[in-house]
Amino acid sequence: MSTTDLSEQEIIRRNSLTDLRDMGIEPYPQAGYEVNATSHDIREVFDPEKGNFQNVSMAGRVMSRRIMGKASFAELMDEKGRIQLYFNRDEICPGEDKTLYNEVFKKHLDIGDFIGVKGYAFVTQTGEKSLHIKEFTLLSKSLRVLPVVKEKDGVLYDAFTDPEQRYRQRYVDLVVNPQVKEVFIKRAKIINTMRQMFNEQGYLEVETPILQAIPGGAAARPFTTHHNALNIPLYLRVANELYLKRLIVGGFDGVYEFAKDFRNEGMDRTHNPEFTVMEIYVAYKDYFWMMEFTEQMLERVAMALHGHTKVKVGNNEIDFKAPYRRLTMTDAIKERTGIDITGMNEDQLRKTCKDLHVEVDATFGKGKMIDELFGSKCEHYLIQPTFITDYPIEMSPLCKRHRSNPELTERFELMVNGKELCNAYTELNDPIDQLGRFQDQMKLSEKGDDEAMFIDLDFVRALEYGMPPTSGMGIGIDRLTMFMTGQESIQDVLFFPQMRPEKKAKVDGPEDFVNIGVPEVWAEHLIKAGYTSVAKLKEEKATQIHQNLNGFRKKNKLEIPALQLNEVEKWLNG
RNA sequence: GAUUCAGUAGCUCAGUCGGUAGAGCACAUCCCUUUUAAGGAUGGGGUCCUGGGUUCGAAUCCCAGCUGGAUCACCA
Repeated sequence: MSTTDLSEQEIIRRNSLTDLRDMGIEPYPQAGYEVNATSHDIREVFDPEKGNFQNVSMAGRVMSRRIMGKASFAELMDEKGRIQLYFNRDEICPGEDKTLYNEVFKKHLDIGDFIGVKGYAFVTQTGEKSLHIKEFTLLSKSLRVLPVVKEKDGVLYDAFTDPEQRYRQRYVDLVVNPQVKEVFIKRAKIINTMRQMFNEQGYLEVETPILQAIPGGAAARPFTTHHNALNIPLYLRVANELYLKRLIVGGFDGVYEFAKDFRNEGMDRTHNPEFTVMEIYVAYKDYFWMMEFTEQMLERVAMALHGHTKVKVGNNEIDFKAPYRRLTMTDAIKERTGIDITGMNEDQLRKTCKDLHVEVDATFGKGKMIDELFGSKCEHYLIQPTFITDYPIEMSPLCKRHRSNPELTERFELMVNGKELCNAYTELNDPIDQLGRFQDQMKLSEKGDDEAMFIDLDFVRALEYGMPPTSGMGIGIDRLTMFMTGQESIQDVLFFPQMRPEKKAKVDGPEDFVNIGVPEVWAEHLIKAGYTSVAKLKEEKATQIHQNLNGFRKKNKLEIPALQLNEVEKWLNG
């Protein structure tokens, strides 16, 4: 990077770097720094009566400075928060040489720099617990200017708020917006609470392939990649269900995985192309058992996080206290529309959808129409946690047929705040039925349903060896985190949400064109003719550029010689 | 994908009717013996997202593009 690209403040900081080195101070020292207290300790544990924390060594980032003659205050931020530091010139520099205070501290230390400090805790005249500094060490210099966010009585001043910058430069967001950190600490706590519960039951945490030759387990469009050595296409998994069930076949009675899944579909407030799902499979259980397990799990997560079960999401207060309401899909539709779809055939359903202004097309089978009905008429009304049960067989190819109605499956989804949170089955373990269902999916696919599942014959083979009765459940960790922390956008529960890559529209000057061999008389005209950068010029064919430029010369009656094609070719190859 | 809003200093934002680009914080210089959004004074800092167009003149009006947000559509 040339210095011309830098702002004034960045140049000043780089100059400080040189000055510090000239003084014999290394701005990026190798040695570690002993830390024996955190800002939290001073704020909460330090007690002036007890006289503790009198020999403290701390490290962190300088977040503000107030210099008043020979005395200064600064704020140090470590992982636990901020603590005020007091510097006195004659204590930092006991002898005649006041360079360390006047030059190093006052001139060459900036907001954002990491320093280490040693001193003792005390209370200032205004009553703030602070650290009286006896010596300080520069640990790492910051060359970019952090946004300075100030806060008084809970009101933020000059907050760093632009979503694009916050997501692209999450490191800055985390430094200056402490509440952002909290969301991610809670996210970790959610996962740890679940893991702890599963481990207590003796279930095994496993890892299964992300690169799959057949992307199975969910109806979704996968990302495609290619393996060079095998010379085959591979897909990024859309689900891990089929692998976890293979492990149940193999003899594990309870397996779970916190898995990154990938779906090549739209992005919005609740969808990111890569997202985290927890899937768990337990042998000898059915979906009734799984409902109880799920509600207990969520209640426990809420308690671990908040100490109670009520959570505010947008304008709604959601109570995760078990048990949750159970409602069959048909009853849900009946409740909202007054229409009982029990026993309807495809034509009757199509007419019902039409009457209710639910859009369906010819590729839709029975199951998908029922799903549309539910999706548009019921889903967003289900605010409090509700188990929707007994889905049509057509849309649940991995789920066991309902014990009392062969058109339905033993499946539930947990709806919260109008959104799907969990999905669970009494798993299909009849290999012949499974193969048939896969074949039905093929037919749907041929009919034009581009989400229909592929046939995984190895999975069928595994079932043929025998899988015990099993219930499985999947839960979206990102959405769960959104609910549990009250965030309304998935981007706020992912450290690095997917963004379009940053690109600067590069505009070159005439000298850049001269560098690749363009005559000076032409360089400026090239830019006017629309070739605003060398890269843009090189994207085009020499013949086309040649014609365009000579056309430009003629049109503008330029008093310069016409170009030859071989000249243009030289620029492109140069 | 559609609609819509936005993009101005390191950050947060003003910018009237089209007429020399502004504030606060941050930064620099000087002064200053414990301050709390926090000392005081002075000063520097701009590709007004990019490219075209209209105009004597564009941050401002028009067109196209880029990036992001919101809403909708799609999507488990």
